[in-house]
Amino acid sequence: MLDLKFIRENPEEVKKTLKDRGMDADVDGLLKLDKERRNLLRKAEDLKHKKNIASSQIGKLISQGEEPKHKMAEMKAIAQKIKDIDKQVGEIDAKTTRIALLIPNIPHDSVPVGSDPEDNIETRRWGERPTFDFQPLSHWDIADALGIIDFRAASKISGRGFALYRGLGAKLERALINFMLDIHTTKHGYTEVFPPFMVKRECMVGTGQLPRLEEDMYRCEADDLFLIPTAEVPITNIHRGEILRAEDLPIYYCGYTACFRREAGSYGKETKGLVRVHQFDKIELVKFVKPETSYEELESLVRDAEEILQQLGLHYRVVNLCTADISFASTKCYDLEVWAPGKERYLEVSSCSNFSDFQARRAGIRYRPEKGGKAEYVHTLNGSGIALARTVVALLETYQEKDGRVTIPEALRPYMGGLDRIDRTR
RNA sequence: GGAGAGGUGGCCGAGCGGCUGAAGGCAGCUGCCUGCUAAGCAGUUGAGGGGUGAAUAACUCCUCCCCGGGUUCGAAUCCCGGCCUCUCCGCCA
Repeated sequence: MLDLKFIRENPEEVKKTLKDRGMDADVDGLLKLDKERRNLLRKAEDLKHKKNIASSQIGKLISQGEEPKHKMAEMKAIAQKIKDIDKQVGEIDAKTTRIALLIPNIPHDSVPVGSDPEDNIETRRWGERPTFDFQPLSHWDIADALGIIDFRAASKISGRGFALYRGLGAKLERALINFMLDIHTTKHGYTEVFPPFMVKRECMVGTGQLPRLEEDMYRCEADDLFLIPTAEVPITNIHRGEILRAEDLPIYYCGYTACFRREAGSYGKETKGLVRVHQFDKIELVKFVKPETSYEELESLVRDAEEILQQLGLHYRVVNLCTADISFASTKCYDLEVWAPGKERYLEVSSCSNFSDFQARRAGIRYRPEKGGKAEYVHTLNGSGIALARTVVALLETYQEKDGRVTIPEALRPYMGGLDRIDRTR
């Protein structure tokens, strides 16, 4: 959520943002409500001031043995009036925040203005597209032939959009998780956390998934808990409602979780294979930083995620997303897209974003600057480091061999018990 | 699931109808003092919002003692509902 004062003082910038992002929200309505609210507030405050003075006078008179009945009756009437005005203010407040929660963050100057993914800017590439002296297969054919992923069993168990890994497929998944976590914890300085996979509604509001995306979330109605769509939610909320110490910043967390997404409205897209599934594994990187450092921190976050792909020897590109494509809460966002030879296209495996103070304001995460003084909102960032399912797609398709087996990249072998190839699993 | 206890400022912790935005301690800040230890002395320090204002200066007002209602002229303090935490019992991977 943006600062209401900021919206009040910069309505044009907010409207420009909405336009650049191809979104809409009733900014003028918000400003009108805000004005109305302040008028009422002034009235209520005057009355409260009067009431406070009278109450203490009454207190004194009573202690002197008098009973100012007249005054008490008068105050009773004023108290009622105050209640009425406060109620109106409450209603306006609710309307105001309803609108404010739907206003997205202001993009950074370095974000290209654009209306669709065509306007995203590729900032760099790493590696090269692998070449084959045979027709490369898609990951589901490879996985099926090797018996390492059983989509049929998964859909019998849970319906479409799920995968069941078996044998070396399951081990590969586990190996990737450990491999990634080890790099981030030992080399990049992140603290590993293993958070709950279900969270309260207020957490989802805090990170910005709600109220906009309730449709996309799995919800356990009896307890009003949500299955997390990303570890960003529980990890960012670790410090919800806290004032952090300046010397503790920056704070880096990484964590593995499963992620759950309903993918409502995307039926018919990517129905086959691992590219779009309702449950997938992901390593997430989350940072809490001082405002003045957040854009440097974004760059290093991207590099931390990139290292995973580099060590796995997978060709990828980094894309600076345009205004239409960056997420609601972010000011700037880089996607990492890995090359999938079987599909002959790039797949998004990481989205690294700076949220500035947007999530921090919603979630109440502040810090006290060294020089003392007022607590300020921290900046939060996060990025996948990286998403597993699509990485498995790229891995299988990149390292497939003519005989159907798959070579295991060097860096991963220690995690696969020294194995250098995936052979057929029975 | 059953029975209790509790949620107060950055932290700990008193208060249990008006004198409390809140004692005391710790931490922080500012002076002073001291050439010995993360010592001593004094002062100071909560958050959000409104108004006046060029002001992130100053002044002033309102609100906030988990959240939401209620009682009362007046509530951190009493009553009701909710959320959360802890202890004991039960159940259980």
